[in-house]
Parts: sequence; C-alpha cells; structure tokens
Amino acid sequence: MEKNEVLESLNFIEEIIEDDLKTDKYDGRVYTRFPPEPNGYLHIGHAKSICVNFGLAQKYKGKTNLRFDDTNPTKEDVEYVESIKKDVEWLGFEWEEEERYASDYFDQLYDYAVQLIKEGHAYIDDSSQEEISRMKGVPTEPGELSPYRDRSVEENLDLFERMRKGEFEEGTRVLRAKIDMSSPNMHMRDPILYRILNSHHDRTGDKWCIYPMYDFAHGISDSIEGITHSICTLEFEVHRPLYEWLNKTLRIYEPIQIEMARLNLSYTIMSKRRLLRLVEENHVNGWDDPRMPTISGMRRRGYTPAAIRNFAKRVGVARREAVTDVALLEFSVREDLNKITPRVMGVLDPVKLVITNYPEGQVEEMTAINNPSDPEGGSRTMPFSRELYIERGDFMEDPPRKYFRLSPGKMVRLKNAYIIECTDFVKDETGKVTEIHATYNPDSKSGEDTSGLKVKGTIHWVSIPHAEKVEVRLYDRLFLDEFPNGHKDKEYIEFLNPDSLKVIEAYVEPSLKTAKAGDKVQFMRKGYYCVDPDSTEEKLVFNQTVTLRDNWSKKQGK
RNA sequence: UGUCGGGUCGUCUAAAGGCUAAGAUCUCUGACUUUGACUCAGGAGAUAUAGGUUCGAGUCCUAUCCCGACAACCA
Repeated sequence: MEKNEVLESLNFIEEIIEDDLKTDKYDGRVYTRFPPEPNGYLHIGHAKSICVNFGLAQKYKGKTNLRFDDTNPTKEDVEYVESIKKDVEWLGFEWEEEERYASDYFDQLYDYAVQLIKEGHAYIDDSSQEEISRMKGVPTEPGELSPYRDRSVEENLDLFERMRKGEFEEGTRVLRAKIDMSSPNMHMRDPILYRILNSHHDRTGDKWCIYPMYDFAHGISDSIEGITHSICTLEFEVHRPLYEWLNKTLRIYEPIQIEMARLNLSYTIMSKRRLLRLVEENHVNGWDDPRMPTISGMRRRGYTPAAIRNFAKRVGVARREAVTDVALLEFSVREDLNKITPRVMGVLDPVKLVITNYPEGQVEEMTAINNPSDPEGGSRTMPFSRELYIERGDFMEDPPRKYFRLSPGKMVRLKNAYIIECTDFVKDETGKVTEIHATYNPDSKSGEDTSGLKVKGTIHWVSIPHAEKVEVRLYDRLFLDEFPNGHKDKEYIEFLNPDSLKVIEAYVEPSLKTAKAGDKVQFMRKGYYCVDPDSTEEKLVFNQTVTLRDNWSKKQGK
C-alpha cells in the first residue's frame, strides 16, 4: 500500500457514500443538510457538523441545504436565524439556493399526516400528557395501548381537522403514529406526530395552531428535499427506525440517516442550555464573549475559519464518543495565524529601559519585516529612542543558568535594533525593578551589524514617547476542570476559572494606531492578538487569541 | 436487571484476516533561530479481559468487564 493511500483513508461516512456511489443508489447524487434549530447560537460542536456536511458535499461534488428546524414556535426566534446564517457563511460554506425551513413544508406535512390517518397508521389521542407518559411504560417493560387507539378513520380525520381549526385547547389532544406499544425502542411506542400549540410562528404567523414534532418533520423534510445522507449525532440513533418507518409507510423517497459522534472538548461545555446560563448569570459577557465556545465567540477571539475547518478535519469522524483535547484546537489556531499574521511589537508588562549612551532626543526609524514567513508581506519602520519599554520578564537581577535575556552585565539584541548591555538597574523600596540602564553598541544595528558581537537572546521593545497605550484582554480557559460536565456531585458552574479574563494596559508600536476591529497580529514572542470591536478612536482593545508556545517557561516550571 | 451503540498510544483518528499496529496532537531530546515562536531531526507512548477459529486476529466467534444513548406534547 502506498503512503498517499494511507493518507486518503476514508472515514465511515465516506465509505458509505462511496459505496452508494458505486451501486448508484442515489443516481450518483450526494446531498446533505445542516439542520439547526433557531433557538440559540452555534458553537464549535455545530462547526464540526457544518464541516462534515458541507465538506462531504464538496468532496463528492454534491449539495448541502441549510434548513432551519423551526417546528417549535415556543422555543425559537428569528434573532437566531441571522446569526446562524452569518456563522455558516463565515466558516466559508455556501448552502444550496435559499435557506430552507421545516415550516416551508407545513402544508405537505399536514397532508402526509392525513395520509397516515387514512391508511390507519395514526390516531388522535385524547389522553393527558401524564397518561400518555404513563402508558408509554419504561424501556424494560412494554407500554399499554391507549383507549383511543382504535378510533375509526373518519373520527380521526374529523378530530385532526378540528385540531387544525383550533377547536381544542392546548394539550388536550395529539396525533400519534400507530406502531408498537411493546417495542423495546421507546420511540416506536406510538410516537406523537402533532401537538396543539397556540403560538405565533415567526414564518407562518397564525396559520397553524398544530405543529409537527421533530421526528415527523425532520425525516419528511429530508425526503422532500431529496437529501441522500442525513447525518446527525449518536443520540438520534434510536430515532432511526422511526425515521425509516415514516418515509416507508408514506411510500416517499427514503434518505438514510447516519449517526456520528458529537464533538466534545476538554475544559469546555457544549450544550446550548448550559451556555445560555453562563450568559444569563453574567459569568461571561454575552454569547460572543471570546471565552465562549460559540462560533461568534471564537470569531471575536480571533480564531479563523480555516483554523476551525482544519481542526474539524483533525478531529475526524467516527462513531465512538470522544473528548477532544482543546490543545488540538489551539494548535490549529496557531498554525493558521502563524501563516497569516504580521509580526508587531507589544509590551504587555512594561518596565522602563534607558539606553544611557544614546543621545537624548534622537529618534531612528528601524526597519521591521512584517512577516518573515511571507516574502510578500513587506516591511515597515518603527521609531527607536533613548527610553524604551521592555517586558518585565525579560530582565532578571539574578538569572538562572541558560537565561539569555537581560541581566546585569549581559547583552541582548533589541529586535530590529541594537545590541545592548545592561549596566545598572533601579529598585523601589518594595524591591520591584523600576528602571533598567544599558548601553548600546552603535555598530550593531540590525541589517548593518559590524560589531562582531554574538548574543543568544533577542527581546522586543517599544519606544516610550512613541508607544500607543492600549487595553489588552488576556484569556485563560473558562473552566479549571478537564470535564466540567462530568461530575455527578458537582455542577459545571463550580469549575469556572475566576481568572479566565484579565484586563491589562499595554504599549504597542505606533504602526498599530490605525488597526481596525478584527485585525489580527502576532505580538512577537507573546502570542496572537486581534482588535476587539470595543475599540474606540481613543483606545484600542486587543483580545489575546492564543499565546505562542513557550518551551522556556515550561522548563522553568518543572 | 430491557434494547441499541461503542471500547486501538495521555488525546483524536488510521490499519477492509497478512510486513516491526500508522499519522496528528500533547510530552521529552537535539539542531536551527535577530521571535526560547516557526521549521527540522529523533525519542517515549496503545489493540479492555479471558478463551476459541486460523498457517496467521486490533480485525472473525463466545463469554466477561467497562462506557454511552433511549422512558419531552424539545430538537
């Protein structure tokens, strides 16, 4: 077997598709769909599903529908429709034609329900919710038949029509499929197909007061749209017999439902309900808080669509439940940002450095390459002067072995500028270093270095009189526990990291003055940052997207 | 104690009865470096258990163990 064949190994869904292609099961078509319910913001778990569905269609020259599963007007809102469309587009995918809605099919769905009634496969049940629940039984024991199960077709038809007309109160009657009350699969025990909901629907207005349940609407919608492979998550596996029963019984086109494992991420929660609580209780600042695993949060954080798509590829597709390490996501983010971001200088924890032999008032424009890994990225200049800010961590009075930054008597290169030697430093009464003194070597200027000096360390800096003061928001993981959701005796809220957000003031080079919201940069030796929409004319706000890998501090920590 | 699904390096994914179980990430070593980044080179690290079939088993069979899903007029 050749190497590239190994690389091209198929996941189990691709195997199914290629098999279907071979046997011409769907006339060579591949048609998937992404079916969100418009009741919340999309998160990284949805992103995986989006990448799988759209990705499969791209790979096999097929199509993908975006279809909103809007069958429950009491829980859904148009507000979410726009955010979902934006997120899918931002991820870089295009759905086929206009987006679809399950509600587009309410008329057809109603007709199919009538067909089931006429053919003796559905009935109106007058039982209360409690009674239906009780008669359903438990998984280990069969349920019992509803006393309304054997109504005549005529009576069922009449009742269903009157349900539609709004003659009955909410909760008084439902339409149920007549399948098997003793099935070991609870979903086959005469599942409810329609319920009465006196709710205004965002798209159909007040036309309906009965609404189809997920199982009824979803499979038939797939059928109507000609979907070939209906991909969902593992928990819908038990729904598959019903999915198949409906289309088969109605004698309409039958797509196949394929279940895959949902994405779980370490140190992260992924349920809409739990994320909503974080927002409502103000543990975070909204759905697009950069600490949120929502697509809008990650976008604001500075993650890129390519990074998320690559991450989804690395996670893969399988049927076993898994928890993916967030480190894999962070790797994908760094990988993409490393390719595309300009390198700039920003000092996050400043300490003053005075170049004592540099003329007061003198300013030199130093040339800086924007991105060494991008030959077309060009260069810029940054002003250099006698007084600079450097990173507090880049100086140690009493350094450990192999510390190649500044310390008394030691030399470092100031990136894009001169080699300096530390001559002195000043401490305040608490022992905190307040000022560092150094001398520079005029022959060591970057690009024209004739000094012959070799130094091991290079540090970043900004010129104090020219520096731009900005706000920087540093983020750490939102939860301290690897599985915030995996403890029986503790709630995920208890694992919230109290230090997940730190707001600091920092100094950045003047070229950043014109940066716009969404701009992404690498602060050299620190990490990737992007400009937050909270930025104003007076003050730029940067979000820390992700830090650079840092082997030095890792070693020190040991 | 029902039905269905699932158990391969710490993590995610490969290997369709056949070479020393592969790759990515994480981690460790080293090289390079005007970013302790990137890049490059190398190391460590897994078939849940017990039987069986077979010349040969991660893969097939049996049993056991472990994990998950299912009892909404939610999706």
